[in-house]
Amino acid sequence: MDFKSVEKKWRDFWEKTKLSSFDKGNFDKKYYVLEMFSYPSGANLHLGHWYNYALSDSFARFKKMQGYNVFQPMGFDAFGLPAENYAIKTGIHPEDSTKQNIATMEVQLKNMGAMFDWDSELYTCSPEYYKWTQWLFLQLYKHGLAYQKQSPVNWCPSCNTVIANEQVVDGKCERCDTEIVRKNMTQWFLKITDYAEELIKGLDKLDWPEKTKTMQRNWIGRSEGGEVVFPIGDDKITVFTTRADTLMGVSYVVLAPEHPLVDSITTEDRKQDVAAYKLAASKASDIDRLSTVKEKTGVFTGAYCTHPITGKDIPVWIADYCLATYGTGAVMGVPAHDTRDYEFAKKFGLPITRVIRGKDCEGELPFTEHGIMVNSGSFDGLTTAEGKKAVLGFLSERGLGGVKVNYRLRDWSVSRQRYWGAPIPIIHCEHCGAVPVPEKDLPVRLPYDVNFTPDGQSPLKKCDEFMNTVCPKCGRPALRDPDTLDTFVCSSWYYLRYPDSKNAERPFDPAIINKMLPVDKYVGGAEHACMHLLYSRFITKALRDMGYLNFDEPFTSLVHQGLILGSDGEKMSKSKGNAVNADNIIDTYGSDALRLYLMFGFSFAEGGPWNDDGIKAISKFLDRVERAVDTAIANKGKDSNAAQAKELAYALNYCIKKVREDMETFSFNTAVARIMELVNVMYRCAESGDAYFDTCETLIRIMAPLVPHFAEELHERMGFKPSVFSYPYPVVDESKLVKDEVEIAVQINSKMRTKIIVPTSLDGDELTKFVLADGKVSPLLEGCSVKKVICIKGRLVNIII
RNA sequence: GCCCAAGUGGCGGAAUGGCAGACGCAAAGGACUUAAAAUCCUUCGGAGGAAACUCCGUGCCGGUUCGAGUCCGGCCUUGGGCACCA
Repeated sequence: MDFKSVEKKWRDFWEKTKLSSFDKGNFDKKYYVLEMFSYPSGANLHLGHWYNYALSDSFARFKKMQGYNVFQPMGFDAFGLPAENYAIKTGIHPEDSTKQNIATMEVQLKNMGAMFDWDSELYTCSPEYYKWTQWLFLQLYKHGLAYQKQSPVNWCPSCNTVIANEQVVDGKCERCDTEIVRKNMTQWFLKITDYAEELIKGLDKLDWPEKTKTMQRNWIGRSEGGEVVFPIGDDKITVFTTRADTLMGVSYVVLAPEHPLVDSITTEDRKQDVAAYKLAASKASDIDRLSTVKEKTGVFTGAYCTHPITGKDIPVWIADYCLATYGTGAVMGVPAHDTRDYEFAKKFGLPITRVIRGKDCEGELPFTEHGIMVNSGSFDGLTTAEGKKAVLGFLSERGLGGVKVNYRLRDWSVSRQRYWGAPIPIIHCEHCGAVPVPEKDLPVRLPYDVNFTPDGQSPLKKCDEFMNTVCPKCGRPALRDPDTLDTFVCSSWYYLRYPDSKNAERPFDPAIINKMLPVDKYVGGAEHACMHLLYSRFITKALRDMGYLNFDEPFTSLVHQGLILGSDGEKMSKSKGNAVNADNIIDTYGSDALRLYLMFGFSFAEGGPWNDDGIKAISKFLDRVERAVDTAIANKGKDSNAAQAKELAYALNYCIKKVREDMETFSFNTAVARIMELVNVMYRCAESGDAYFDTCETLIRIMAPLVPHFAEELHERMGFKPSVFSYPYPVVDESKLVKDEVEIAVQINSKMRTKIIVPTSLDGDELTKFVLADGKVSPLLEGCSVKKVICIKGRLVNIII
């Protein structure tokens, strides 16, 4: 088949007949299939795009043939760091390079032959889109979900700029090799933590991979415990603990080096050591700081706080194993019952007091299991569970603590000191403070002529034209916020924009999206498990609470695609020279062959190494199907061979049943295997006249979503009116799958001995009798007494002797 | 380091706790052909055996079970994430 002209022919046909457009007047059987939109990076689509988009498209076409009104939009996540870095390097403006990249990718995506609804396309970098990203930020602000606070950033003292984590290599700046320090800056945060509880609870009802849900649960990190207050002068140190029952064993308190109290409590003679330690800590990453193998470090502040129960003096230390971002940024040190505290106390010679013992024996220190309280005065004898309640109850009565649930989840930092993003729609006025830009003034446009070479300031800060404005409240001169929004903000709501993407009046029409959403099937990489996917859930819930939506979750069902590696098993990259060019493949084998190979050669969620022989084989398989179609045309009108017709009917219906199940779960590789099995049977039954033709007709419809151009062509060649996608997806006839006999395995003492054929109808005692009397089985049992027989219908019989 | 996965023939990969290796590639043999390609057919985890068949085998070590690739505990290796790459 001349796939080049065939593919062009059918793409034109689909475009003319509007195959991929969504019927906006009909939500009854809507099906919203969404693939994570892509970043317009390089020039060409790579195999990863094909793997995600083409295979999801096959799923979408499968849904369409099942009678769904399918909505499958496409767009670009167009703001971000790479375009800006590219601009710093080459001088090409991010807007220009991004637009160029988008134009290239659009052409290629259109040539993919996917059912994308191009009328709904969006780019996050267009003012028509980011206007509403800014609107979203303002709504969050108005509802108390956006606030400013000081927060550390990676700072390169040589480039004089903020550096992304990705650009920090071994604690040094990727560009100039200077050691990175952390520096506090005032930044905007979104209060995702307000939704921590609901974000955990909501996971239960989602059809998402279990591992993704587990990752989100752990990321949010709910832990039940309590707060304990250690007074210090007129101030107080509050710690969070999950082991209040060990409170009587506290021998020191540790503050994070960044804790706000550190400077005020440090005694004169300790100031130098503390300052040096703080500097060192500012250079270590959280990952290093939390390492459990690294030797513990810390310094004494010279200060003492008061134990809330005993009133004794407790030394206050700072140590980098305590993070400012977790809990209260302070921990109580109980060396006898916590591994890290134990190491710390050993190293610095702090007292280690046992206050918990095991139920049956004392237990070696550090004893981190639950047990019975000892050395704890009136609490002695209580179990860990009872002790936690009692201690926190005691503290609560005295205003020194109480029960508390803590989350590991932190608020979402959204300020970026960069150019290529959506400007934060806030005006800073000397008199009125941070004032939101009035909605009528949106979008706050990103200026084109900006110097974005790094020199210590946000690029926008150097653009007077942008910065200088008037305060919307008091009318006096004021400055705009010089930062842009994290691109994750742009991508946290794009799925809401698609169904009504040209709406100039509002971000979305609730009447439409309440019917279109949630997304029925969302497909994208697992690397987004804890960020994009969590942010989107948060934004959906926040908008719901503001009254803009009536659903709780954006993505009902989620599937991750794996990664396609180079044929050497390594990640594809230009520098490794193992990248496979999708264009060359399509040119040689056609886009349908590429799709089918990507389906067949990998487990969708796993991905794997590319193999040139694999696509050759698939290409040959398509030729084999084409020959079967020609055989079918030759067979038409001839009498059927009854035996072959029966075999074909069984094979066909088995195939329909399995392919339907497999397509539903994105098990494309096994779906294709079942189709190959059917084709193999057809080759054995090539002389069966009309039965062969009918089987082949159905085969082509089964295959249509997987190889759309190829199937349209053969479907037409067989004499059917296009489009094949206007036909319903084949339905299984269960009656053709009923068999009288089945082969089962016979085990003796759980070892495979033989296989026998038994009537399908037999079960339980009847089956046991049948098997024991079988001519092949009975000789194996001679002289043995049967103790027990385990029957698994249709599978095996295990005889225990 | 922490969280989450994965590890099955020469290779890609299949297997609701129930016949390990479906389907395919590669390889070998055969048919067709002057020949090659294409196509069609057969074999194809390892060891032993003429064969029937037997034994071993799903990263490693243990456990649960009549039965474990699958469940549990402990390791090893690889991959993803760790909050400013998206």
